[in-house]
Amino acid sequence: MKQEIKKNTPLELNPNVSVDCVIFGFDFDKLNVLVIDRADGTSVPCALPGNLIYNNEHLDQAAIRVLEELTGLKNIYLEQIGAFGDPNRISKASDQSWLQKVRAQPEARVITVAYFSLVKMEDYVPQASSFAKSAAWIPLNNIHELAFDHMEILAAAKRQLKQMINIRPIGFNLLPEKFTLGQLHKLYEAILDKPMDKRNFRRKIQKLNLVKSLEEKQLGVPHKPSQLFMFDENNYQKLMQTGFNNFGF
Amino acid sequence: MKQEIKKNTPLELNPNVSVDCVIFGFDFDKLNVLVIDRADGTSVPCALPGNLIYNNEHLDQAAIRVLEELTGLKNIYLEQIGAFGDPNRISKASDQSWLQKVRAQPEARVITVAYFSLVKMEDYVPQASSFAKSAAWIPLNNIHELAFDHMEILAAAKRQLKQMINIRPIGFNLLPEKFTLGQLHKLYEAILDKPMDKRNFRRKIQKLNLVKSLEEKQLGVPHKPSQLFMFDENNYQKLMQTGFNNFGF
DNA sequence: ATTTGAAAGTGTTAATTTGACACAAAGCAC
DNA sequence: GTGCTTTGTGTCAAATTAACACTTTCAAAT
Repeated sequence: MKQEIKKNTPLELNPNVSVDCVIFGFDFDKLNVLVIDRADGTSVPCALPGNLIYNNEHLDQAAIRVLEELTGLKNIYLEQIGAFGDPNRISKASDQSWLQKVRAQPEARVITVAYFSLVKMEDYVPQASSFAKSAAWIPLNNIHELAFDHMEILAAAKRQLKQMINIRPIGFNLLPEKFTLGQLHKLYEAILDKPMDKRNFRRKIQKLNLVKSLEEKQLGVPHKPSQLFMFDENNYQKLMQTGFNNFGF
Repeated sequence: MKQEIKKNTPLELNPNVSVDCVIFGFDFDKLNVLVIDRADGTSVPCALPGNLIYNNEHLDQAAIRVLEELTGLKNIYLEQIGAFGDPNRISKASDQSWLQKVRAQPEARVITVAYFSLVKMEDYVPQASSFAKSAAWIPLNNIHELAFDHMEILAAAKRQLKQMINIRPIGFNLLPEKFTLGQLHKLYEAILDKPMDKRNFRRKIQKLNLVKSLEEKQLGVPHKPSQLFMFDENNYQKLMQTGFNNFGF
């Protein structure tokens, strides 16, 4: 485990620190997560997009870079979840043999720093990159096995998302620019994982003044078309400046 | 820092990952933080207790160990704040020259994982260890300079403490077993950094059933003696089991 | 043309919670 | 006993929450 650490060398991977990203998307019905397939013929569980950092790179920057390299997603705002540092977090046989192939020092002890983000699924149609075989959206509730300790990371991401949405109305990142209150309602139910009364939800969300109604309705839906709404960035900024911090339900 | 605990793998420091601890205490008036003095004759700013991790050690465990080595505090429950990974987080000249003395590879890039905890000040009377010159309680509001990026870490710890107390009644960790409602009240004001109405505070805290009144009063105070209270662990557990999650003010 | 299915949209009421506010009681020190 | 300091207590108006059901509008199927 000897290392030649040269700080000024530009692109040198740090063998001890990686980043992993939990990217949530919403398909108007349930939450999905972006995972990459490490398949190599044998069946090996999927993983969260992640990789080692460079030595001269900010952690946050590394997460952005790695995410782009593995999925093509650019300029995503990532929020840190935390560090995962069990010395045995890479102990499954399938993980170790996979690492043999892709890493210079597969035996090094790696701690990982996890990030999460919320993206509009419409903005991203998965497409393979050079490194991973493919990235794909998988419904959160169908994910039962992942590489390394990624199930743990995913659980932490869910917890944090649930908590965060009561503090900042981050949910809007998961919806297209124009959305209906019904979609927003379903999103909150998906994140908080509990049913919520429709009328009470609407009343509350409208009183916050975070959405502005457009002069436009849904088209082509086989039922009464909904009014369309947009997130009101201006009012959000104003609210935050007054120290407001409870968007909770 | 002299331990002969050898497992199969020899104890080897990981040059790239450290842990730092923010330990809060409450002196019935304001919050304090435990810092270690790195003084070496020249004047060098204090630091949070922290050090490199061992390669075969869980991050959480490393934080517990380092805290004990540097301050003597044992068996403290530490909660993770997050990872700090600016590649230039160790750029001040005073920090670098200090590292020359205490580290084998002072030029390595180090990311740090920060933890925080709340302790009863009565439980801990600072006493020097072999490594640091001394550890001391410093009023939070008097801390204006720290080594490395420790001011940033401290700010994050404050934010997290403020947030956390609305989700779990962690404040009780900062008080002695028996305390008065006045003390608890002051604690909340210190953490949330805002004045709170006395009667409303008492009403709310009592309705939560988290404190049970003892048949005992303060002695020797030069004013009307207060009823003493204890944290009601039982009711807390019950509340948590029903999924309760709002202890907020 | 009519029916059907599916989601949108809408208001009231009772219960609970919040915020604002002021004064008497109890102990110690002098 | 006077003065100082902190404890301890209740009410009311305003705001917020939770519970609850039916009509409207469209497309698709018949």
